[in-house]
Amino acid sequence: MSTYKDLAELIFPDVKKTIKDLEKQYPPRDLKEGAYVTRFAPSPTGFLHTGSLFTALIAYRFAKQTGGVYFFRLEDTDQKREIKGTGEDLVNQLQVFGIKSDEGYMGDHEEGNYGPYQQSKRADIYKIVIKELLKKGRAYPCFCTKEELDQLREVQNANKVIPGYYGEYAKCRHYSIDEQIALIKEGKPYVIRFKSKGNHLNHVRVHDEIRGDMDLSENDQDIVILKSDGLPTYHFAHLVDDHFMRTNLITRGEEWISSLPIHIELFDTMGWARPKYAHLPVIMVNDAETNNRRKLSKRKDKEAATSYFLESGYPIKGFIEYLLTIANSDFEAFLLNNPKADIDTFNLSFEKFSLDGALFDLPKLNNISKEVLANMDKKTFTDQCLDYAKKYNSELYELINKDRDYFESIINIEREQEKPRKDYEKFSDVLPKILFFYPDHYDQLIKNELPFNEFIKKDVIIELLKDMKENISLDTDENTWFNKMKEIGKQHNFADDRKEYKKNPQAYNGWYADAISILRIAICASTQSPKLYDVLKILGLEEIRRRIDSVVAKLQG
RNA sequence: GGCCUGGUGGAGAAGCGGUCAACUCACAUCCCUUUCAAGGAUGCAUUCACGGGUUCAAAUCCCGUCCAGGUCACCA
Repeated sequence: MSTYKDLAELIFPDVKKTIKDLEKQYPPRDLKEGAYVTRFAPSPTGFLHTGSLFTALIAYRFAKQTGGVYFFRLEDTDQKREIKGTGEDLVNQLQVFGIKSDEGYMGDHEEGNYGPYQQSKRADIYKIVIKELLKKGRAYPCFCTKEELDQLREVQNANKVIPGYYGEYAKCRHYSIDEQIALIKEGKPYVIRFKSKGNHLNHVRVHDEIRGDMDLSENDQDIVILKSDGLPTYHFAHLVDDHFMRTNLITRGEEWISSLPIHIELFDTMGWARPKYAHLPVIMVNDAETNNRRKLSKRKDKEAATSYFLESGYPIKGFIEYLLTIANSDFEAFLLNNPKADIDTFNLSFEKFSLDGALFDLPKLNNISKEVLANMDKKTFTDQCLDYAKKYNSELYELINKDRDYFESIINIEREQEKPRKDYEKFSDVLPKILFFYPDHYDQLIKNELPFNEFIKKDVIIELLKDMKENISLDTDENTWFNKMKEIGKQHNFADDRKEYKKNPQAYNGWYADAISILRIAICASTQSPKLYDVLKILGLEEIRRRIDSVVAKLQG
């Protein structure tokens, strides 16, 4: 008669270390009461998903605000789905959004005393734990093939019983140790399953930090913990890694709620303290076809990739603020009440999390982003705009670099004041709006049809512009300048009083707004611009006269 | 289908048994204005998915129904 120990030795003859050794190697962290150890643990299967960034952000902030530790762990146990290089990308992209790990997998190296932080490098650790489970008779080898498992599921479905590998259906669980040993010696491939003692008719009460107490059915599935490739499944890796990395707050998407009973049973049978759990709502989007909400989809939604927001030129702070708005409903109020405050001083709370996933709302993001851009000082704005342009907009990049001071004076119009101008939603809006400031581009722009009011005679426009050219002065303050323009307009029969004009429009060529508009079009090649006075100041008298001449020539030509 | 989790205006939401259901965004109208971006004012849920109960009183408590999402892998 063989024993569990014999089985364990047969399967893992080389494993000499024990759980005790691991406990010594990875001691509890010396942190102050209430400090959270959190982690972000993605699989290297693609770009950084917006939902992942959200999850990472929450984990990061809870660690930071409690004086804890936030680390990055790479869950690369699924070799089939892995895409080379994406692990490193994930780390870098997170950093772009300001999420920097205290320890963990860093892309090209690792930092910290609780590693390795790459699951594929932790095989030995998992085996130590499994060997002890084997010895205790709480794990066993399963020789069932994929086909057998499929068939089992079919039968179960047909008989309307709960599908899965459990109880009487767990064929390999009922082999004697000798039978198991014989099969292994035969060379039959196998996985290791956990032997559950649960009964799904019983309930476990589990506390979720966000959702409160949940009553869930006990797990009774003999889940596989070690795959045939020698790597653990998620459930087992979560148990071992988060225990020995001393994670005490698990933040993850709500799709994990249904496997919570498995994790609970695992922690309980090991006699390890259960970590706290916070299951986060998932960011949703409205599906145009079904008109139902669904998770942001990698394939269907451009907003699913965080890179989309970078390419579009959203400022990082704006994007993060939007995410925090979704996370905690009182964040917006905080922003409103403390417009100057550093957003890092805002503390996330579990109570303020909403339970169902927010619909991704681009208009809201735009609004927040616009606010953020408007409130940046010119230096910050220029730095970040340059960052953006360097990667995504070479024309803009060259323009800024050619003369940074000039660029700064342009984007500084009506900036750095109580109610700053809000005309940029994202950095990609900048180029088209400032192009006309640059003489070369201006010359290109006026080759197009200029949008003068068609009811005003060409001759009137020409004469007005000539007069303005001769008499314009920028030495005065805005008010004086403006009155002067009005006066010039009046001499060309543009009413200097709105009401007067409204009473008898036929008697005039237009009113002063029309006159100013003609100047604006001549200078900016557009009916719209920031404050004309500021624009003129930046361009300087010489350039203004040159522009007027060009336009007059064009009109006469 | 079983089991879990949700459901307050177009979106995010506050509210946790007691006057008109906060606030932000969007939208609409008006005002202001040399254009635009803004700014100011007002409007936008006669009602909190629906039906029933409990109560003097319910968005708030209870029951049922419906709807939506999640999950039932050697994926995470």
